[in-house]
Amino acid sequence: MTEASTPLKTDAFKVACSSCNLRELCLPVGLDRPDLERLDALVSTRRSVARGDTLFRAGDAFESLYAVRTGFFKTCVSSEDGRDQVTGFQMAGELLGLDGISADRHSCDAVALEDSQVCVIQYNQLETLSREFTDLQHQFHKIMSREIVRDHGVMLLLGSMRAEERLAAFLLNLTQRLQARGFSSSSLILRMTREEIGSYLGLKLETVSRTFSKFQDEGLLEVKQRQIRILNQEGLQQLINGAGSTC
Amino acid sequence: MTEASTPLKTDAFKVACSSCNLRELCLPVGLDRPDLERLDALVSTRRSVARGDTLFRAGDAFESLYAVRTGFFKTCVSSEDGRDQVTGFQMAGELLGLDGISADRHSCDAVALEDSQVCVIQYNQLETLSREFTDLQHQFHKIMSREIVRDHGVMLLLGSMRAEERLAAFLLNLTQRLQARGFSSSSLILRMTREEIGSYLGLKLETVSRTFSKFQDEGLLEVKQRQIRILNQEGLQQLINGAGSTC
DNA sequence: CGTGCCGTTGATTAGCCTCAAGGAGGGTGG
DNA sequence: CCACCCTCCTTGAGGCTAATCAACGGCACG
Repeated sequence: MTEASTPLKTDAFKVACSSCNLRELCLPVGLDRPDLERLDALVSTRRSVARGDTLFRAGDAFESLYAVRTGFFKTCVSSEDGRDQVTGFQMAGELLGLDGISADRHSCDAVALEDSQVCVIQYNQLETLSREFTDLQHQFHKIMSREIVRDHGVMLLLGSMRAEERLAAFLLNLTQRLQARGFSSSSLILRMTREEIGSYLGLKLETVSRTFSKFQDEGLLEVKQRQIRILNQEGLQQLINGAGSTC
Repeated sequence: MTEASTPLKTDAFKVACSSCNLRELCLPVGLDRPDLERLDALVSTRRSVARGDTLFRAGDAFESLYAVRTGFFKTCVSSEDGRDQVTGFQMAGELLGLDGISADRHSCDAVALEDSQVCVIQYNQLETLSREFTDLQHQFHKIMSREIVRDHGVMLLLGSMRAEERLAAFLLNLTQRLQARGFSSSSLILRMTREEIGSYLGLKLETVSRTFSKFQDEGLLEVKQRQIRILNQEGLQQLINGAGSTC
């Protein structure tokens, strides 16, 4: 079980943060030119992960963080009794593996939902480098903190929202992140199954499916399997903010 | 609303991490003697927070982290429409304020549930100092990562557990943390209301109350208002791990 | 000795889950 | 190229869990 964690397919060629088109979204945010070039030394290799394969598993030794370069991931935790929970979906520019720092061992699985590439960031090198320059240190802390804030948002969602609100919030969050990456804000293709969405949102897949259908009936969405077109963004937003606040 | 965040009651006297009895639980974990003494310079002041007062509020400018010295806190986030979610309960040795790093502004409220004292850790000084010595840097990262892992655990709870399982998990987590601080593992006094427990667990206060009563009927607990005695710890544990796994 | 907050308990309801059946799409092998 | 299979998705019927609404008891505090 805890043995060889998927064959490492480490591509030999280098990738430079300084010339990466994700540098405004990823770890290098806010770094100036000279710092950026020093970061290139840190992010030395790329790794490809085929759809369905795991980047790391709970229990694996922690050595590196991973920045998604292309593709799409989910992370999930599971309890001893086999309960499973998707804790997040990660797209280009987002960091994977922060959970591993706490115990030098990953505490969740990271699975590619489509063929993907990640930049491998040796964690001990990151610590070393961030001792040398402030901006990188600060940026890294911000990223960890942002993950905490995001998690709190998910708790709010799971703890106090109803099914429709959860799905609406989920879709709006997805489109917002896609928009920041230059994609359409009204049309998207889901990379995950209904069951994975349900796990993330604390719902069963049937409920997710029904809620999609309901949104479609109400003219909020057009749903064709995994192709989603948002017809009424404000309508979705209103679902979240005070369902019936006409006062 | 966003004006003066509760009158600062900064006690003038210093407190030394190097002589603090929480140093095995708090930020200084794993630091050796010389490092510890340098940390004393960082943690310069203590602040008292009366029961019911806020340590910081969402929207407040972020400047410091806080280590709970004595007392008990809750943190909660709220959405625009007034929905409210308790995201955690913090006791002695635990850090508050990590959410603020991401946007230089706190994103949740921290409220004292009993008269409390915190150590004030100037964040920019912490960054400076952790650039100078590795162990502090590493320890700080571990603490942030641990918070992320904890949050994932809460997501699992909120996303996939039933009321009884949630409350059982909550009680076991509390007693475990109390035990690590030298308190009894079988007897505790809740610092929070049923409503706050409910908010944290994604349940209504009536459900929390009913579940307490049920546990009492089943002989798992003795419940007298906020005084809880655990009569059958294994029974609670079994509730979480595979409710009915006799196979 | 009131007053207000907190907790308990009951009756009813709503929302989501469970179980079940069937359809659509994509990939594979004949 | 088609038949087949498998996975994923949709939809319906019925049941269960937890929410809601409501009333009351107890404790702390002024």
